[in-house]
Amino acid sequence: MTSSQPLVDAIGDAGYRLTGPRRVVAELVAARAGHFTANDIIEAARALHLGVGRATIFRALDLFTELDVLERIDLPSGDHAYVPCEPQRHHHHIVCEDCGAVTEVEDLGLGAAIEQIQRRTGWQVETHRLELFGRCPDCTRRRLRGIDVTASDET
Amino acid sequence: MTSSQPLVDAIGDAGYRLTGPRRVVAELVAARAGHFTANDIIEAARALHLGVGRATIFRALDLFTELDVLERIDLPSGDHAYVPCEPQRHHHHIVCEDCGAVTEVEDLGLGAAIEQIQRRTGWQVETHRLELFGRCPDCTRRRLRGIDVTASDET
DNA sequence: TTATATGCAAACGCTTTGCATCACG
DNA sequence: CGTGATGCAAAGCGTTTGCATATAA
Repeated sequence: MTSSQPLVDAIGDAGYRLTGPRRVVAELVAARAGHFTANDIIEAARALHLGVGRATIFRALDLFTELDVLERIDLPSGDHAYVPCEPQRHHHHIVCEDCGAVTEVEDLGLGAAIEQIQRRTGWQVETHRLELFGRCPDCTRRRLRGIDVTASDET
Repeated sequence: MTSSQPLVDAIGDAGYRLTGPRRVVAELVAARAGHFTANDIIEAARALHLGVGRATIFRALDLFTELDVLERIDLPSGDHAYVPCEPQRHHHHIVCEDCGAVTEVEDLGLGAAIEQIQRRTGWQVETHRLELFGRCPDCTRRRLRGIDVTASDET
């Protein structure tokens, strides 16, 4: 995601008001490369003196999530984060632990695995949540070359 | 889980002190049928006038989690909960949305799916988190018989 | 014009921490 | 005994809410 257009469009398409603050949040979200927390956006807004309040940012993020252009995920740390994503089809995310980049992956056999789980356990699976954490191709390469930006994920 | 023994044992085996408050938390956890929140335990402790402080309960739950006899999961709502679980082998949980029961499932082909994801995307997957939500056999049966405890998941 | 959205600040719920005291081993 | 564990209360976060005001449609 590079443009805030999809986010802005989603608001209009759903019949919500296209307000200044919402455009601002859409911009800030679009400017992110990968996942981000609500606080990232709040700080960015404050640093740029955009005059958008915390509450409004939370409300906008909620709205985007409801419109399926954003998804709320749980990091291994237990923290909540958001990732931009295409609406429509079912998918999951891989989050890069080095640079924070995110990519979407489709089902890839998970459906079959769940079928099997149901058959073997007698449980009915309604929803599932799969989150993958690892390294994007760039960061993998960087590691292999021994350049190693950061050992893990501290600032 | 019906006995607090495994929890208590885990403490001793790991060389931590087997204190009164920790035994209490172990009891309260063992008394739970499925998942529970830290708050559930805190309230239970208070209701029974067991004189165990909040902080101690959080510390005990952390300890159990560290010892792999408890696992912290994220509910679809985004809330944090704990589920009792066997240590050792890698596994996932299915949480019953009706009664809160939990069962463990082994890998079941997920490994292969991840292999494939890596091959197709070029990303390196380090860890993953899969949480399944649905209905246990009992609650499934109950629904089929039309007794229908709750229509969906409202109170 | 009028319902919707905003900003602020206060309230909230969950979790952690500082610190003096307590008790397991 | 001595160190690790506890309880309390206060602090810390992230997030939500009430309400008067501003604004998109």
